[in-house]
Amino acid sequence: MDGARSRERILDAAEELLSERGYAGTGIAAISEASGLPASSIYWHFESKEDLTAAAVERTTERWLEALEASEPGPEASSDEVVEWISQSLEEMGRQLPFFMRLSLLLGLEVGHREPALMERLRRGRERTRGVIRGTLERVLGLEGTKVDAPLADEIARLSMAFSEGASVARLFEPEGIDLARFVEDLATGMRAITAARQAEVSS
Amino acid sequence: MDGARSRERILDAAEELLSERGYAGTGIAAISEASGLPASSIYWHFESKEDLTAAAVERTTERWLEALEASEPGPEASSDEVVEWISQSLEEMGRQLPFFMRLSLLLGLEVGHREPALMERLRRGRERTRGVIRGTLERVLGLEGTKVDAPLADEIARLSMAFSEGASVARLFEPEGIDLARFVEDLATGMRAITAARQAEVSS
DNA sequence: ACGGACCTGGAACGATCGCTCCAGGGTGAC
DNA sequence: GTCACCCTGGAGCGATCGTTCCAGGTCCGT
Repeated sequence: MDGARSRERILDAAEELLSERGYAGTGIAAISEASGLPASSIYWHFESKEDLTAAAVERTTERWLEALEASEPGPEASSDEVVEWISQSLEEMGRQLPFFMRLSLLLGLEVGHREPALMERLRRGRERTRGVIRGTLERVLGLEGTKVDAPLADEIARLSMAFSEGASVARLFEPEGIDLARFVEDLATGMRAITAARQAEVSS
Repeated sequence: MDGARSRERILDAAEELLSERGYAGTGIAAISEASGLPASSIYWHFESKEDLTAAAVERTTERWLEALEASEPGPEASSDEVVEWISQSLEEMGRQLPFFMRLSLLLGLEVGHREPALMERLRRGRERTRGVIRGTLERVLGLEGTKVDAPLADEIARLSMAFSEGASVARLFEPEGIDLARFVEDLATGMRAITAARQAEVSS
């Protein structure tokens, strides 16, 4: 009866199952059971499994970026506040790991090379995430009295993302392996050192 | 006729397909076609798809660790040589990404939580990798005149792995996104800074 | 030459895959 | 009341899934 609500329920189920079992491992029957709606309803709302997957990725990405941007520190934020922000983002990432990160990683690895459109979607999500991080870094590193040009800010943002994502993967295999608070400190220390080294290199 | 050779061909095909399409995405028929052997031969050599997967993971992990240990710098290596070693290991990792890293990530994400035995196998491979890195770090950081205790070396090894793995994931989405040589420099810079900061913290 | 161990070829099993079809219930406009 | 539209229920399509069975080929020791 309520089509919009049904669509959301299907997306909820798809998001959860896809991020847990991957594309090939998630059957329409499983999504049907998890959402409580028959397969025909799924195919009324979505063209195909591929289409449903794309919609789930889209929604998950949008939610993740919303949460990320909402927590973004203001333009007057201190360096410590940014460290705090990164920490919170990572926790948010940790909470959304079954949805955003697992979905990106799993689908990117599994079907990325076979479905360029899906891969492009995932890539854009990553780019936008990097954009948010870069923007904050530029403002904050600028506030500290050092001049950071755009390419360097982009590189540091890339490295920060890689570092964080690697930590999330490590936590997947060993949930107790990485202390998140310590990790964020180390991330800040490392990125500051790399920024300093790169700037010294340019000016010499 | 030559059973041992057939077994290897099946493992080759399984390794390639599993690391590319994941567990659920790889059918016995596909492995049969890629190896040139009928399904019955696969089931003569292996009990089940699960058993074959475990064997493929085992062999890939062993090969990766062999390559890693073979390239390990000697006990007299300088800091620069270690950086060089890490760089080569990453390139090796890059070359073996479709086999070792993709396999670990994909299977860990996809079926890890459903198959604890497989997950344990993957975890052990990661632990041994970390052990090799930690051993080298201990020796090298020791040579630099600083005293590094075991827990710190372990933490730095964890962070190095996370950083490297994150970079590999980033390269999956954007192959041109990360300059490997620059990345290794940044890795060294960052880890040195983190080590120094952690040591200062302890001695204060 | 012969028995036996090792391995392959191909057919076939029930279950599940993504997907389609269509009858019919629910709801709002008129 | 009834018509049109939106959505659901369930049966069922051909294809593929993991797996099994077994006849028969190849190779070795004797």
